[in-house]
Amino acid sequence: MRRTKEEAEKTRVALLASAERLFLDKGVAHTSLDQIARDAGVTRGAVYWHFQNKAHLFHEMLNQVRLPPEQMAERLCSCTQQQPLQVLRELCLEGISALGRDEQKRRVMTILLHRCEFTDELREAEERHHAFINLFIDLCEKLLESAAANLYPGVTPRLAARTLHALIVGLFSDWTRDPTLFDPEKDCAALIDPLFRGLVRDWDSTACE
Amino acid sequence: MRRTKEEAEKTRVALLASAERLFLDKGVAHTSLDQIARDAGVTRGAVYWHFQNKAHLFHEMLNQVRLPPEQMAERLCSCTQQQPLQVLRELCLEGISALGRDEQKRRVMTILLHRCEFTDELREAEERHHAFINLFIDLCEKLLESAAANLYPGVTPRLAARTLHALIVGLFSDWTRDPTLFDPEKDCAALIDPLFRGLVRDWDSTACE
DNA sequence: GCTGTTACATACACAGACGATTGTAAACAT
DNA sequence: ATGTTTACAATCGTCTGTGTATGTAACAGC
Repeated sequence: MRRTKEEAEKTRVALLASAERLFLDKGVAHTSLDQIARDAGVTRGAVYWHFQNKAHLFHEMLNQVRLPPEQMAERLCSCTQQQPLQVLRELCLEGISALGRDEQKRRVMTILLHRCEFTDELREAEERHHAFINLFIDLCEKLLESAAANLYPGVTPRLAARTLHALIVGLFSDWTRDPTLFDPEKDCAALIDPLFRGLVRDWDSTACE
Repeated sequence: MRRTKEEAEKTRVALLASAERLFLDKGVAHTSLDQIARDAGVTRGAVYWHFQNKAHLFHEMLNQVRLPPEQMAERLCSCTQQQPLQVLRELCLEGISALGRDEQKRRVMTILLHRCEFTDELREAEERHHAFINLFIDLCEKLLESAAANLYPGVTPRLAARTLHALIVGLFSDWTRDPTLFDPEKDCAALIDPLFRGLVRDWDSTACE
Protein backbone atom coordinates (compact mmCIF):
# COMPACT_ATOMS: atom_id res chain seq x y z
CA MET A 1 0.00 0.00 0.00
CA ARG A 2 2.13 2.77 1.32
CA ARG A 3 4.25 4.23 -1.49
CA THR A 4 7.54 5.99 -1.29
CA LYS A 5 7.69 9.75 -1.21
CA GLU A 6 8.36 9.99 -4.92
CA GLU A 7 5.37 7.80 -5.67
CA ALA A 8 3.22 9.92 -3.39
CA GLU A 9 4.31 12.98 -5.29
CA LYS A 10 3.44 11.22 -8.51
CA THR A 11 -0.10 10.53 -7.36
CA ARG A 12 -0.40 14.15 -6.28
CA VAL A 13 0.66 15.26 -9.72
CA ALA A 14 -1.66 12.71 -11.29
CA LEU A 15 -4.54 14.04 -9.24
CA LEU A 16 -3.81 17.58 -10.37
CA ALA A 17 -3.56 16.44 -13.97
CA SER A 18 -6.82 14.53 -13.77
CA ALA A 19 -8.53 17.49 -12.16
CA GLU A 20 -7.27 19.70 -14.96
CA ARG A 21 -8.55 17.32 -17.62
CA LEU A 22 -11.94 16.78 -16.05
CA PHE A 23 -12.47 20.41 -15.09
CA LEU A 24 -11.72 21.36 -18.68
CA ASP A 25 -14.00 18.69 -20.03
CA LYS A 26 -17.02 18.97 -17.75
CA GLY A 27 -16.61 22.12 -15.70
CA VAL A 28 -15.47 22.50 -12.12
CA ALA A 29 -18.86 22.22 -10.42
CA HIS A 30 -19.85 19.21 -12.49
CA THR A 31 -16.75 17.22 -11.63
CA SER A 32 -16.78 15.23 -8.39
CA LEU A 33 -13.76 14.34 -6.33
CA ASP A 34 -14.57 10.70 -6.91
CA GLN A 35 -14.31 11.12 -10.67
CA ILE A 36 -10.98 12.87 -10.29
CA ALA A 37 -9.68 10.13 -8.02
CA ARG A 38 -10.81 7.33 -10.33
CA ASP A 39 -9.30 9.09 -13.33
CA ALA A 40 -6.00 9.25 -11.49
CA GLY A 41 -6.25 5.57 -10.54
CA VAL A 42 -6.80 6.11 -6.83
CA THR A 43 -9.76 6.65 -4.51
CA ARG A 44 -11.19 9.69 -2.83
CA GLY A 45 -9.09 8.96 0.23
CA ALA A 46 -6.01 10.02 -1.70
CA VAL A 47 -7.60 13.30 -2.66
CA TYR A 48 -8.41 14.13 0.94
CA TRP A 49 -4.91 13.17 1.96
CA HIS A 50 -3.23 15.54 -0.48
CA PHE A 51 -5.82 18.34 -0.47
CA GLN A 52 -8.25 19.68 2.09
CA ASN A 53 -11.16 19.81 -0.33
CA LYS A 54 -12.16 20.71 -3.87
CA ALA A 55 -11.45 24.40 -3.47
CA HIS A 56 -7.89 23.76 -2.32
CA LEU A 57 -7.36 21.30 -5.15
CA PHE A 58 -8.56 23.96 -7.55
CA HIS A 59 -6.28 26.51 -5.97
CA GLU A 60 -3.26 24.23 -6.21
CA MET A 61 -4.08 23.58 -9.83
CA LEU A 62 -3.96 27.32 -10.49
CA ASN A 63 -0.68 27.65 -8.62
CA GLN A 64 1.01 25.23 -10.99
CA VAL A 65 1.19 27.80 -13.75
CA ARG A 66 1.90 31.48 -14.03
CA LEU A 67 -0.96 32.84 -16.09
CA PRO A 68 -0.63 35.78 -18.48
CA PRO A 69 -2.26 38.40 -16.24
CA GLU A 70 0.16 37.66 -13.42
CA GLN A 71 3.11 37.37 -15.74
CA MET A 72 2.33 40.58 -17.57
CA ALA A 73 1.68 42.55 -14.40
CA GLU A 74 5.00 41.36 -13.02
CA ARG A 75 6.93 42.40 -16.09
CA LEU A 76 5.21 45.75 -16.12
CA CYS A 77 6.42 46.31 -12.58
CA SER A 78 10.04 45.75 -13.39
CA CYS A 79 9.74 47.79 -16.52
CA THR A 80 12.62 49.85 -17.79
CA GLN A 81 11.42 53.29 -18.73
CA GLN A 82 13.10 53.05 -22.10
CA GLN A 83 10.57 53.10 -24.91
CA PRO A 84 7.67 52.11 -22.67
CA LEU A 85 5.21 51.62 -25.50
CA GLN A 86 7.38 49.15 -27.34
CA VAL A 87 7.94 47.29 -24.10
CA LEU A 88 4.21 47.17 -23.52
CA ARG A 89 3.65 45.79 -26.99
CA GLU A 90 6.33 43.12 -26.58
CA LEU A 91 4.80 42.14 -23.30
CA CYS A 92 1.36 41.71 -24.82
CA LEU A 93 2.78 39.66 -27.68
CA GLU A 94 4.60 37.45 -25.23
CA GLY A 95 1.50 37.00 -23.10
CA ILE A 96 -0.58 35.89 -26.05
CA SER A 97 1.95 33.63 -27.69
CA ALA A 98 2.75 32.02 -24.34
CA LEU A 99 -0.73 30.56 -24.35
CA GLY A 100 -0.06 29.07 -27.76
CA ARG A 101 3.15 27.40 -26.66
CA ASP A 102 2.18 26.14 -23.21
CA GLU A 103 -0.60 23.56 -23.36
CA GLN A 104 -1.08 23.57 -19.62
CA LYS A 105 -1.42 27.32 -19.47
CA ARG A 106 -4.02 27.09 -22.17
CA ARG A 107 -6.01 24.47 -20.30
CA VAL A 108 -5.94 26.34 -17.00
CA MET A 109 -6.81 29.61 -18.68
CA THR A 110 -9.71 27.94 -20.44
CA ILE A 111 -10.97 26.60 -17.14
CA LEU A 112 -10.76 30.03 -15.57
CA LEU A 113 -12.50 31.73 -18.48
CA HIS A 114 -15.11 29.19 -19.50
CA ARG A 115 -15.38 26.28 -17.10
CA CYS A 116 -15.93 27.60 -13.60
CA GLU A 117 -18.51 29.59 -11.76
CA PHE A 118 -16.69 31.30 -8.90
CA THR A 119 -19.03 30.57 -6.04
CA ASP A 120 -18.10 31.20 -2.42
CA GLU A 121 -15.60 28.39 -2.16
CA LEU A 122 -13.69 29.59 -5.21
CA ARG A 123 -14.00 33.26 -4.27
CA GLU A 124 -10.43 33.41 -3.08
CA ALA A 125 -9.02 32.21 -6.37
CA GLU A 126 -11.30 34.56 -8.23
CA GLU A 127 -10.18 37.57 -6.25
CA ARG A 128 -6.56 36.66 -6.73
CA HIS A 129 -7.08 36.46 -10.47
CA HIS A 130 -8.96 39.74 -10.56
CA ALA A 131 -6.30 41.40 -8.48
CA PHE A 132 -3.70 40.60 -11.12
CA ILE A 133 -5.98 41.90 -13.83
CA ASN A 134 -6.65 45.16 -12.04
CA LEU A 135 -2.98 45.49 -11.24
CA PHE A 136 -2.16 45.08 -14.91
CA ILE A 137 -4.71 47.70 -15.90
CA ASP A 138 -3.39 50.14 -13.32
CA LEU A 139 0.24 49.66 -14.30
CA CYS A 140 -0.71 49.91 -17.92
CA GLU A 141 -2.51 53.17 -17.27
CA LYS A 142 0.51 54.62 -15.45
CA LEU A 143 2.80 53.60 -18.26
CA LEU A 144 0.53 55.22 -20.81
CA GLU A 145 0.46 58.37 -18.73
CA SER A 146 4.21 58.55 -18.90
CA ALA A 147 3.94 58.39 -22.67
CA ALA A 148 0.83 60.53 -22.91
CA ALA A 149 2.52 62.95 -25.28
CA ASN A 150 2.72 60.24 -27.91
CA LEU A 151 -0.98 59.36 -27.77
CA TYR A 152 -3.53 60.66 -30.21
CA PRO A 153 -5.49 63.63 -28.93
CA GLY A 154 -8.64 62.47 -27.21
CA VAL A 155 -7.04 59.19 -26.14
CA THR A 156 -6.84 59.12 -22.35
CA PRO A 157 -4.42 56.74 -20.62
CA ARG A 158 -7.27 55.50 -18.51
CA LEU A 159 -9.49 54.38 -21.36
CA ALA A 160 -6.56 53.28 -23.48
CA ALA A 161 -5.45 50.90 -20.73
CA ARG A 162 -8.93 49.47 -20.49
CA THR A 163 -9.18 49.06 -24.23
CA LEU A 164 -5.87 47.28 -24.39
CA HIS A 165 -6.76 44.88 -21.63
CA ALA A 166 -10.16 44.24 -23.17
CA LEU A 167 -8.52 43.31 -26.44
CA ILE A 168 -6.15 40.90 -24.75
CA VAL A 169 -8.74 39.20 -22.60
CA GLY A 170 -11.03 39.05 -25.61
CA LEU A 171 -8.35 37.31 -27.62
CA PHE A 172 -7.84 34.87 -24.76
CA SER A 173 -11.54 34.29 -24.48
CA ASP A 174 -12.12 33.82 -28.19
CA TRP A 175 -9.12 31.62 -28.78
CA THR A 176 -9.72 29.32 -25.82
CA ARG A 177 -13.28 28.95 -27.03
CA ASP A 178 -12.24 28.14 -30.59
CA PRO A 179 -8.51 27.58 -31.20
CA THR A 180 -9.00 27.59 -34.97
CA LEU A 181 -9.80 31.31 -34.95
CA PHE A 182 -6.16 32.28 -35.20
CA ASP A 183 -2.63 31.19 -34.37
CA PRO A 184 -1.45 32.99 -31.24
CA GLU A 185 2.20 32.59 -32.11
CA LYS A 186 2.05 33.71 -35.73
CA ASP A 187 -0.83 36.14 -35.64
CA CYS A 188 -0.36 37.88 -32.31
CA ALA A 189 1.41 40.90 -33.76
CA ALA A 190 -1.18 41.37 -36.49
CA LEU A 191 -3.90 41.12 -33.86
CA ILE A 192 -2.72 43.83 -31.52
CA ASP A 193 -0.66 46.18 -33.70
CA PRO A 194 -3.72 47.87 -35.21
CA LEU A 195 -4.77 48.99 -31.73
CA PHE A 196 -1.33 50.40 -30.97
CA ARG A 197 -1.34 52.23 -34.29
CA GLY A 198 -4.70 53.73 -33.37
CA LEU A 199 -3.55 54.76 -29.91
CA VAL A 200 -0.07 56.08 -30.60
CA ARG A 201 0.77 58.85 -33.05
CA ASP A 202 3.40 57.91 -35.64
CA TRP A 203 3.38 54.35 -34.38
CA ASP A 204 4.62 52.84 -37.62
CA SER A 205 7.60 55.17 -37.76
CA THR A 206 8.52 54.95 -34.09
CA ALA A 207 8.11 51.20 -33.78
CA CYS A 208 11.51 49.62 -33.40
CA GLU A 209 12.52 47.61 -36.41
CA MET B 1 -54.68 26.96 -5.24
CA ARG B 2 -55.31 27.20 -8.88
CA ARG B 3 -54.76 30.71 -10.23
CA THR B 4 -56.10 32.28 -13.36
CA LYS B 5 -54.06 32.29 -16.54
CA GLU B 6 -52.72 35.76 -15.90
CA GLU B 7 -51.57 34.75 -12.45
CA ALA B 8 -49.94 31.65 -13.85
CA GLU B 9 -48.06 33.81 -16.30
CA LYS B 10 -46.99 36.01 -13.42
CA THR B 11 -45.50 33.08 -11.54
CA ARG B 12 -43.73 32.01 -14.71
CA VAL B 13 -42.22 35.45 -15.05
CA ALA B 14 -41.38 35.45 -11.34
CA LEU B 15 -39.61 32.12 -11.71
CA LEU B 16 -37.55 33.45 -14.61
CA ALA B 17 -36.70 36.59 -12.65
CA SER B 18 -35.67 34.59 -9.59
CA ALA B 19 -33.58 32.27 -11.71
CA GLU B 20 -31.85 35.27 -13.23
CA ARG B 21 -31.11 36.78 -9.84
CA LEU B 22 -29.87 33.57 -8.27
CA PHE B 23 -27.87 32.44 -11.29
CA LEU B 24 -26.17 35.82 -11.30
CA ASP B 25 -25.53 35.67 -7.60
CA LYS B 26 -24.39 32.09 -7.11
CA GLY B 27 -23.83 30.60 -10.54
CA VAL B 28 -26.05 28.27 -12.53
CA ALA B 29 -24.72 24.96 -11.23
CA HIS B 30 -24.79 26.14 -7.62
CA THR B 31 -28.41 27.21 -7.75
CA SER B 32 -31.04 24.55 -7.12
CA LEU B 33 -34.54 24.54 -8.49
CA ASP B 34 -35.82 24.59 -4.93
CA GLN B 35 -34.00 27.84 -4.21
CA ILE B 36 -35.44 29.39 -7.36
CA ALA B 37 -38.93 28.25 -6.46
CA ARG B 38 -38.72 29.55 -2.89
CA ASP B 39 -37.34 32.87 -4.08
CA ALA B 40 -40.33 33.18 -6.39
CA GLY B 41 -42.71 32.29 -3.57
CA VAL B 42 -43.73 28.88 -4.91
CA THR B 43 -42.50 25.31 -4.67
CA ARG B 44 -40.56 23.10 -7.03
CA GLY B 45 -43.84 21.77 -8.39
CA ALA B 46 -44.44 25.08 -10.10
CA VAL B 47 -41.02 24.98 -11.71
CA TYR B 48 -41.67 21.54 -13.19
CA TRP B 49 -45.07 22.67 -14.34
CA HIS B 50 -43.72 25.62 -16.33
CA PHE B 51 -40.38 24.14 -17.42
CA GLN B 52 -39.18 20.65 -18.18
CA ASN B 53 -36.01 20.98 -16.12
CA LYS B 54 -33.18 23.34 -15.25
CA ALA B 55 -31.72 23.38 -18.75
CA HIS B 56 -35.01 24.45 -20.28
CA LEU B 57 -35.47 27.10 -17.62
CA PHE B 58 -32.01 28.39 -18.45
CA HIS B 59 -32.82 28.37 -22.14
CA GLU B 60 -36.05 30.28 -21.63
CA MET B 61 -34.18 32.82 -19.55
CA LEU B 62 -31.81 33.40 -22.45
CA ASN B 63 -34.70 33.71 -24.88
CA GLN B 64 -36.12 36.63 -22.95
CA VAL B 65 -33.49 38.99 -24.26
CA ARG B 66 -31.73 39.61 -27.53
CA LEU B 67 -28.07 39.69 -26.63
CA PRO B 68 -25.48 41.83 -28.42
CA PRO B 69 -23.95 39.03 -30.52
CA GLU B 70 -27.32 38.09 -31.96
CA GLN B 71 -28.38 41.69 -32.38
CA MET B 72 -25.13 42.73 -34.04
CA ALA B 73 -25.08 39.74 -36.37
CA GLU B 74 -28.62 40.49 -37.41
CA ARG B 75 -27.90 44.11 -38.19
CA LEU B 76 -24.81 43.13 -40.10
CA CYS B 77 -26.97 40.91 -42.28
CA SER B 78 -29.36 43.65 -43.27
CA CYS B 79 -26.51 46.06 -43.78
CA THR B 80 -26.67 48.72 -46.43
CA GLN B 81 -23.46 48.77 -48.37
CA GLN B 82 -23.13 52.51 -47.91
CA GLN B 83 -20.08 53.38 -45.83
CA PRO B 84 -19.75 49.89 -44.37
CA LEU B 85 -17.05 50.83 -41.89
CA GLN B 86 -19.06 53.60 -40.32
CA VAL B 87 -22.01 51.28 -40.10
CA LEU B 88 -19.87 48.68 -38.43
CA ARG B 89 -18.65 51.20 -35.91
CA GLU B 90 -22.15 52.41 -35.12
CA LEU B 91 -23.23 48.84 -34.66
CA CYS B 92 -20.46 48.13 -32.19
CA LEU B 93 -21.23 51.29 -30.26
CA GLU B 94 -24.87 50.36 -30.10
CA GLY B 95 -24.06 46.84 -28.94
CA ILE B 96 -21.89 48.09 -26.10
CA SER B 97 -24.10 50.89 -24.92
CA ALA B 98 -27.13 48.59 -25.08
CA LEU B 99 -25.62 46.63 -22.22
CA GLY B 100 -25.33 49.83 -20.22
CA ARG B 101 -28.95 50.76 -20.73
CA ASP B 102 -30.64 47.39 -20.34
CA GLU B 103 -30.20 45.95 -16.88
CA GLN B 104 -31.63 42.58 -17.85
CA LYS B 105 -29.31 42.25 -20.81
CA ARG B 106 -26.44 43.00 -18.53
CA ARG B 107 -27.47 40.35 -16.03
CA VAL B 108 -28.00 37.65 -18.66
CA MET B 109 -24.75 38.51 -20.39
CA THR B 110 -22.92 38.35 -17.07
CA ILE B 111 -24.39 34.92 -16.42
CA LEU B 112 -23.31 33.72 -19.84
CA LEU B 113 -19.81 35.11 -19.48
CA HIS B 114 -19.04 34.49 -15.83
CA ARG B 115 -21.63 32.39 -14.08
CA CYS B 116 -22.13 29.18 -16.01
CA GLU B 117 -20.10 26.17 -16.99
CA PHE B 118 -21.70 24.86 -20.17
CA THR B 119 -21.87 21.18 -19.38
CA ASP B 120 -23.84 18.71 -21.49
CA GLU B 121 -27.26 19.93 -20.45
CA LEU B 122 -26.43 23.51 -21.38
CA ARG B 123 -24.58 22.55 -24.55
CA GLU B 124 -27.46 23.58 -26.76
CA ALA B 125 -27.56 27.10 -25.38
CA GLU B 126 -23.80 27.33 -25.64
CA GLU B 127 -23.76 26.32 -29.28
CA ARG B 128 -26.50 28.76 -30.08
CA HIS B 129 -24.51 31.54 -28.49
CA HIS B 130 -21.33 30.54 -30.26
CA ALA B 131 -23.16 30.32 -33.55
CA PHE B 132 -24.12 33.98 -33.26
CA ILE B 133 -20.57 34.91 -32.39
CA ASN B 134 -19.11 33.04 -35.34
CA LEU B 135 -21.76 34.47 -37.60
CA PHE B 136 -20.82 37.96 -36.47
CA ILE B 137 -17.15 37.31 -37.10
CA ASP B 138 -17.86 35.92 -40.56
CA LEU B 139 -20.10 38.79 -41.56
CA CYS B 140 -17.61 41.22 -40.16
CA GLU B 141 -14.86 39.64 -42.19
CA LYS B 142 -16.92 39.86 -45.38
CA LEU B 143 -17.72 43.48 -44.72
CA LEU B 144 -14.06 44.28 -44.17
CA GLU B 145 -13.20 42.52 -47.40
CA SER B 146 -15.54 44.79 -49.25
CA ALA B 147 -13.67 47.72 -47.77
CA ALA B 148 -10.23 46.15 -47.98
CA ALA B 149 -8.88 49.04 -50.02
CA ASN B 150 -9.31 51.33 -47.04
CA LEU B 151 -7.41 49.12 -44.62
CA TYR B 152 -3.80 49.66 -43.69
CA PRO B 153 -1.37 47.48 -45.62
CA GLY B 154 -0.76 44.27 -43.73
CA VAL B 155 -4.20 44.33 -42.13
CA THR B 156 -6.16 41.33 -43.39
CA PRO B 157 -9.96 41.31 -43.14
CA ARG B 158 -9.74 37.94 -41.46
CA LEU B 159 -7.56 39.02 -38.56
CA ALA B 160 -9.15 42.45 -38.37
CA ALA B 161 -12.55 40.85 -37.83
CA ARG B 162 -11.14 38.66 -35.10
CA THR B 163 -9.44 41.59 -33.43
CA LEU B 164 -12.62 43.63 -33.49
CA HIS B 165 -14.68 40.85 -31.98
CA ALA B 166 -12.04 40.19 -29.36
CA LEU B 167 -12.12 43.83 -28.32
CA ILE B 168 -15.89 43.81 -28.00
CA VAL B 169 -16.13 40.57 -26.08
CA GLY B 170 -13.25 41.74 -23.91
CA LEU B 171 -15.11 44.94 -23.11
CA PHE B 172 -18.19 42.90 -22.25
CA SER B 173 -16.16 40.56 -20.12
CA ASP B 174 -14.29 43.27 -18.26
CA TRP B 175 -17.28 45.49 -17.69
CA THR B 176 -19.60 42.74 -16.48
CA ARG B 177 -16.84 41.69 -14.11
CA ASP B 178 -16.31 45.22 -12.79
CA PRO B 179 -18.85 47.84 -13.89
CA THR B 180 -16.74 50.66 -12.46
CA LEU B 181 -14.10 50.18 -15.13
CA PHE B 182 -15.87 52.45 -17.57
CA ASP B 183 -19.26 53.77 -18.60
CA PRO B 184 -20.50 51.86 -21.65
CA GLU B 185 -22.77 54.67 -22.77
CA LYS B 186 -20.35 57.54 -22.44
CA ASP B 187 -17.05 55.82 -23.11
CA CYS B 188 -17.95 53.34 -25.82
CA ALA B 189 -16.73 55.53 -28.67
CA ALA B 190 -13.44 56.28 -26.96
CA LEU B 191 -12.98 52.58 -26.30
CA ILE B 192 -13.34 51.31 -29.86
CA ASP B 193 -12.36 54.25 -32.04
CA PRO B 194 -8.64 53.72 -31.51
CA LEU B 195 -8.90 50.28 -33.05
CA PHE B 196 -10.78 51.61 -36.07
CA ARG B 197 -8.16 54.31 -36.48
CA GLY B 198 -5.47 51.64 -36.45
CA LEU B 199 -7.31 49.44 -38.94
CA VAL B 200 -8.55 52.00 -41.44
CA ARG B 201 -6.38 54.46 -43.31
CA ASP B 202 -7.47 58.08 -42.95
CA TRP B 203 -10.07 57.06 -40.44
CA ASP B 204 -10.25 60.46 -38.74
CA SER B 205 -10.86 62.26 -42.00
CA THR B 206 -13.34 59.76 -43.45
CA ALA B 207 -15.34 59.28 -40.27
CA CYS B 208 -18.69 60.95 -40.67
CA GLU B 209 -19.05 63.97 -38.44
C1' DG C 1 -74.10 21.81 -10.15
C1' DC C 2 -71.23 18.82 -12.06
C1' DT C 3 -67.04 17.78 -14.49
C1' DG C 4 -62.68 18.17 -16.44
C1' DT C 5 -58.72 20.69 -16.48
C1' DT C 6 -55.37 23.86 -14.74
C1' DA C 7 -51.80 25.33 -11.66
C1' DC C 8 -49.66 24.29 -8.59
C1' DA C 9 -48.28 21.72 -3.51
C1' DT C 10 -46.86 17.66 -1.35
C1' DA C 11 -44.73 13.30 -0.94
C1' DC C 12 -41.63 9.77 -2.36
C1' DA C 13 -37.89 7.30 -4.38
C1' DC C 14 -33.39 7.52 -5.84
C1' DA C 15 -28.79 8.85 -7.00
C1' DG C 16 -24.73 11.40 -6.05
C1' DA C 17 -21.44 13.86 -3.41
C1' DC C 18 -19.28 15.20 0.65
C1' DG C 19 -16.84 14.80 5.08
C1' DA C 20 -15.36 11.91 8.67
C1' DT C 21 -13.93 7.77 10.49
C1' DT C 22 -11.62 3.64 10.42
C1' DG C 23 -8.64 0.15 8.46
C1' DT C 24 -4.15 -1.24 6.67
C1' DA C 25 0.01 -2.38 4.45
C1' DA C 26 4.19 -0.66 3.38
C1' DA C 27 8.02 2.49 4.31
C1' DC C 28 10.97 4.62 7.50
C1' DA C 29 13.37 5.46 11.83
C1' DT C 30 15.54 3.47 15.63
C1' DA D 1 13.05 -6.45 15.04
C1' DT D 2 9.86 -3.27 16.29
C1' DG D 3 7.14 0.78 16.62
C1' DT D 4 5.60 4.70 14.26
C1' DT D 5 4.17 7.17 10.60
C1' DT D 6 2.76 7.53 5.85
C1' DA D 7 -0.27 7.14 2.01
C1' DC D 8 -3.74 5.86 0.87
C1' DA D 9 -8.51 2.37 0.64
C1' DA D 10 -12.93 1.29 2.34
C1' DT D 11 -16.90 2.25 4.72
C1' DC D 12 -20.45 5.02 6.82
C1' DG D 13 -23.94 8.51 7.65
C1' DT D 14 -25.81 12.53 6.08
C1' DC D 15 -27.41 15.78 3.07
C1' DT D 16 -28.72 17.74 -1.14
C1' DG D 17 -30.82 17.78 -5.59
C1' DT D 18 -33.53 15.67 -9.07
C1' DG D 19 -37.52 13.56 -11.28
C1' DT D 20 -41.91 11.71 -10.85
C1' DA D 21 -46.16 10.61 -9.02
C1' DT D 22 -50.00 11.92 -6.66
C1' DG D 23 -53.06 15.12 -4.17
C1' DT D 24 -55.98 19.19 -4.39
C1' DA D 25 -58.25 23.45 -4.73
C1' DA D 26 -59.96 26.66 -7.82
C1' DC D 27 -61.55 27.99 -12.32
C1' DA D 28 -63.98 27.33 -16.80
C1' DG D 29 -67.33 25.29 -19.60
C1' DC D 30 -71.74 23.23 -20.11
